[in-house]
Order: sequence, then structure tokens, then C-alpha cells
Amino acid sequence: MRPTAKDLAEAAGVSLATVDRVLNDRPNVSKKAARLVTEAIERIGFVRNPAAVNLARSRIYRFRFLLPMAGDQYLRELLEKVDEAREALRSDLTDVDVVQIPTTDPHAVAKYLSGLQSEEVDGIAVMAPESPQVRDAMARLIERGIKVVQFLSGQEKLKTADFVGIDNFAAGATAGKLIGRFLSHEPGKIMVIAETMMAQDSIERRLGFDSIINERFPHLCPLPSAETYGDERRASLVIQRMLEHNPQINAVYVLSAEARLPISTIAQFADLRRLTVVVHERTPFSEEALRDERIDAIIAQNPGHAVRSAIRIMRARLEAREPLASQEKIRIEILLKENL
Amino acid sequence: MRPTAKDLAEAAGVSLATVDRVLNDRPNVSKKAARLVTEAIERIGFVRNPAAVNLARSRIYRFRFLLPMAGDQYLRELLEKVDEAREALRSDLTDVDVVQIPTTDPHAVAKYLSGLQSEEVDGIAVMAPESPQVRDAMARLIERGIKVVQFLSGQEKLKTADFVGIDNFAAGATAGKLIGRFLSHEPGKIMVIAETMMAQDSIERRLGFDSIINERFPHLCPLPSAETYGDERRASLVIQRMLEHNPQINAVYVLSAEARLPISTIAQFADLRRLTVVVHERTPFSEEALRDERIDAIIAQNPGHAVRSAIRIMRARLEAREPLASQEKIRIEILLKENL
DNA sequence: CTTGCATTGAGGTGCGCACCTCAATTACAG
DNA sequence: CTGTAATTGAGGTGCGCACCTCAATGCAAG
Repeated sequence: MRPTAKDLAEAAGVSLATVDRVLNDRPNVSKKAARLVTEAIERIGFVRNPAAVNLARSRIYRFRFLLPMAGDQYLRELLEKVDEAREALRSDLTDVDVVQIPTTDPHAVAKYLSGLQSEEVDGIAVMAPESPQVRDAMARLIERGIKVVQFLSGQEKLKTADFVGIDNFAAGATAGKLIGRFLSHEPGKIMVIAETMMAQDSIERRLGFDSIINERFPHLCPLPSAETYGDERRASLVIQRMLEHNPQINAVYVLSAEARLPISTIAQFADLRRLTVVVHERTPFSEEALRDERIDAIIAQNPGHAVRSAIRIMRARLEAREPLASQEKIRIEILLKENL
Repeated sequence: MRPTAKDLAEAAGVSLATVDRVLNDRPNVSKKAARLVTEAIERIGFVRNPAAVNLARSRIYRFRFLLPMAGDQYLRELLEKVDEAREALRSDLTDVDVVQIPTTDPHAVAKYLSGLQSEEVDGIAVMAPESPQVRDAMARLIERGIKVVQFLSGQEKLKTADFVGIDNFAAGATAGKLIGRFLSHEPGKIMVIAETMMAQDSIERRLGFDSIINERFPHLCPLPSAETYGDERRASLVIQRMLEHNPQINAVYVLSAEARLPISTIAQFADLRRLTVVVHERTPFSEEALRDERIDAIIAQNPGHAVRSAIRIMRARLEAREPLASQEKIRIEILLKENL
């Protein structure tokens, strides 16, 4: 049998009460007693039974995901995964919920975060664009004991918060490498499309992309980023003009999470199958496009993994444990038609 | 507060004892009582508190990984991940251990499995090559109530066991697609190397590989599989001869998990950087080779994920739950230098 | 030595459930 | 109607720990 707290008390030569004081960081413990107990813990290999701990504490973890209001398929996917996690954790003393607010307005985000009470929630995963106000609000949340995870978004990294997501520079570089190698030695121009280049992650991806193209594939010329602002008419205009002015385009890189608008717009003016196309994020649309070879590769970060990871991290932090780094690292996945 | 069993009893209009009988499938429950309780469960949204359940049952799950005796870096990686999982689960009522036996001897594997008692272990993840004896032994284990996972190995799938690992046909196809697209339109021959072609997974990978090369890249010619049998001298002989007879070779595909021997052997006779090379499994060796561009891509299945997945599945089965399919699917990862 | 404070031990309660016993009630066959 | 079996309820115990109270002990300053 595993040693219990009682065994531990015996081994340390102290009472159960003192063991309890040490284990739970209660006051009024002499250095000597603390040492006796910690030594005994090592010696007999004592590990708290988490089931008993949770039961006794009758504690419920309340985690929240703060996600953008709008969004196309990728966001929907994400919401679904959060829901899945909620269901899976219902039985596990963990409540998960979602709040959607217009994250393009940093003021609104900051205000929401500032209003959060630790009675209301134990941890929050925030997916919002970079802004000093939001960063400040997060820092203050952390001071108040609410765990914060910077979630899949291009924030400047806080040292006191955890980050869940991919290295966007590397992701851009990966896209560049794929396009470069797929095109082989043919020279040409690459169309780069983003929803907006205001977001930190778009910028990083672009930098990574350019760096490898310049270094390894100088015969390829990446064009300036075209921005759609998520607007159909604007996308149509910008893309059509770019295609007309650059007949040498033989590749397309879509920086943003939502590939549907750019890709379906391009399809109106050019033959996708003659282009090498790389996009971000697996969605029903991008998956289908990959299957019928309108696009050649998807760079993805597994949203289900990201959601679970964020929850595990917040939980570990609350229990003052260190998260398992290797498990919590989100991989930059490359999806081809063959390994979907 | 979440409803407790007591609330449930009240809501169902029966006693706690009857609720207990229904929840734990004990005998002597009338259909009517069972119905009352299950209806009440739905109605009030009752969910058992797993902490309390585990505490009351004071049950410890004992899982075992049965792995091959020998092996190079990949196996070592795997052992490490199992160890990591063991540590992480120590506090979680779960004991994990490893047994290594010479899995090339199906007789020994079958014998070991047959000798297993359900008093000793609750579930076992078996990584061993296909053989009817082993399959039978596993089937008998399942009948005795021990959960079995076919782990990362080329077994014929049992319907009654779970499988953790990748689709090897698709993995081979992915390798083929990468090589085909990386080589672009240049014709040439592809060297295919395996430790042995006796293993089910090697065969499936080869089939997947050939199918896509034939279909999509007919200008490429995959050579017959060269087998190293893990032997240095044999590898040297076979590979040197193949390279001499086929100067048109411009790509290499290493089917097996251990790429070190084939790759370092090739390096003695040819310039790896002029070849397009795809191998399986991330190991310290393959990682370094990818970094310094001796190889071009790694097809990997995350061993840490696989280990954790196997454990989660065995656990879910023991608790008569359905594992979360989306989480337990092992992805075919493509690693380039950029997304390592 | 006394006062005041920090430290320690003993003991109890409750978390939500599994598992057990024993009596009481009900259903059913003969 | 009787006997028997099936069903139900009441109640208790323990899992390992957190959290609380109260009394007892130690220690140091004045």
C-alpha cells in the first residue's frame, strides 16, 4: 500500500497535525519540524492522494476561455473543442466556460479582464491581439491570483503567464520551406495574403516566411502582403489586381487562420491547381481543399490539443505543480492530402 | 453545488442503497427502480464524483508496457516517455511499468502474455510483431478481463483490443508524396531501406509509398527494399552494391524506426546532401541529421503522446468509458528543419 | 519567576462514494 | 393462504485528506 499521511507522521516522528501544517503551508511550524517531515517524505516516498485531497477540499476548478466574437470556421472549430473539453471534464471537478467579446477592441478586453473576480474563476485563457492595455490587465489578474494563459494569439509573452501556441516565426518558415521545395527551381512570385497585418502573429509568420525564401530560394519573390480585412469585396479587388499585375505568380501563402475567403476568391480569377498553395489551420474548408488538391499543404496547430493544454497548465499552476513541458508544447503540424 | 448520490436518491424517490445498486450494477434491482434512477440522473444531471469514487474504491490501476528487448535510439526514447508518464501518474492512482522481452520470438511473447494474471496487472500495451500465437494470447488476456492495447506495432488489428499508432499505409504514402514533390520533375531512382520486410508495418509503409509514386510520380522508380537486419556489415554491403548499380538514385526512404544505421552507412558511399532523404521517427540522430540537412524530412509519431494515449485508453476501458477518439488518434507528423 | 507567544499534539468532522449487513417489505408460485 | 425468493431501505464503516478547536508544552524576554 502507498504510505498515507499517518505513515508519514509516524516516519517523521511528529503528529498528524504537524504533517498537515507542513503539507499545506500553514503557519506555526518550526524549521526543525518542517525538515523532519520533508525528509520523511523523501525517505518513504510519500505522495498525496489527489482523490482524497480533492474530495476533502471539495474544490472545483473554474476555467474560462476568452475568445474573439467573430470568426469563420477556425473559431467555430475552437469553440467545439472547448465544448468537448468541458464535457470530458464535467466529471473531473472542472468547470470550463467560454466568453466571446470583440477582441479587436483592446479596451473592451482590458475592461473585461479587470472586472474578473477570483471568486468567479480560477484561470483564464485569453485569445486576443497584442495591446499594452490587455497586457497590463493580464498582469494585474495574475497578481490577484488568477492564472492566465496567453492562448494561440500574438501577444508579447508575459514572463508571469504561460503561453499556449506555436512559434509563428517557425510556422512561417515552415510554409516558406514547403513552397520553396515544392516549386523546386522554377522562378516565380509568391502571393502572400493575410486578414490583417496588424496582428503580431501575422507579422512573425511573414518574417519567418521571408527569411527562408530569401536565404534558400532567392529565385522566388514574395510579394507584399495583401490584406482582406475579412471583407469579400476588398479581397476580390486586391487579389484580382495582384494577379493581373503579376502573371509570374506560381505560389500562394495564406497567413491567417481563415483561408476560406482568400482561397475561394483566388479560385475566381486563377486555376488553383496550377499554383502551389499553403494555408494555415485545419478547417472543414481547408481540409476539403487539400483533399481535392486545390491547396498543397496546411500548417496547423491542433486546437483540441491547445485547449486541453491550456486547461492542464492552469490546473497545474493552481496546484503549484510544474506543467509537463514536453506534453504542453504545441507542434507545428504539416498536413498533406496523405496524412490528413 | 453538484448533486450528490443523496440528492439523486431523493429525486428518484428511492433509497441511497438502491441508487448504489443501480450505479454499480449490483444485483437485485427491479426494472422499475432502475428506470426511476436513470431518469433522475438525466433530470438532475447527476455525475459521479470521481475523486470520491477512487477514494472509496481505493483502487490503483496497474498498467504495463511490453516492449522489445533490443533497439537503438527510438526504443530508448520510448522507454524515457514511459518513465515520464510513470512519474506524472504516480500521484494519480496509477502504476506504470515496463517489461522488455525479445519480441522477435513470438513464442516468448505469447508465453509471457499467457502467464499474466489479472491480480498482477489491469492492462498491458504490447509492442510486438505480428504472429498468430501472440494474437491468440492477447485474445485470451482480454477474455480474462485484462485490457490490451496493440501498441505502435504492425499487428493485425484485433477487434476486441484498442490500437495506438499510425496508419502505416498513409505514412508510407506521405513519405512518397514528400519525395515526389521535393524532387519535382527530375526522373530518378529511389532507394528504399528497411531493417526487415518481415514486419507488418514495413510492408504497409512500402505499399503506401509505392502506390503514390506509381500514381503521381511515374518518372521515379522505387528500387526493391534493401534489408539491413540491423547488422552493420550487411548494411554496408547491400547499400554499397545498390548505390554502385544505380547511379541514378536521387532519393532515399528509410522505412524502419531506426534510421541511424542506414543513413550513416550511406554517408560512407554517397553525398547525402545531394539526395532527398526521408526517414521515420524522431530520434537524437534523425533530429541532428535534419538540422544539418543530411536528411530532408522525418515522418514521426509522437511517442510521448502514444504512451499517454495507451494509458488513457486502458483506463477508460477499465472504467467502462469510451475513450475520446479525437484525442487518441496518433497523427502522422511531418518534421522539417523548420518545424522541429 | 512570570508573562506572552510560538509550537505541537490530540481529537473531531466532513467531503462523496463503495461496500457491507440486517431487517422489512413485496411479489409470486404452488 | 403459505412459503420462498426477490426487492428495498436503514444504517454503519472506511477510503485519505483538509480544516478546525482546544489544551499542552516549549521558549525567550523582562
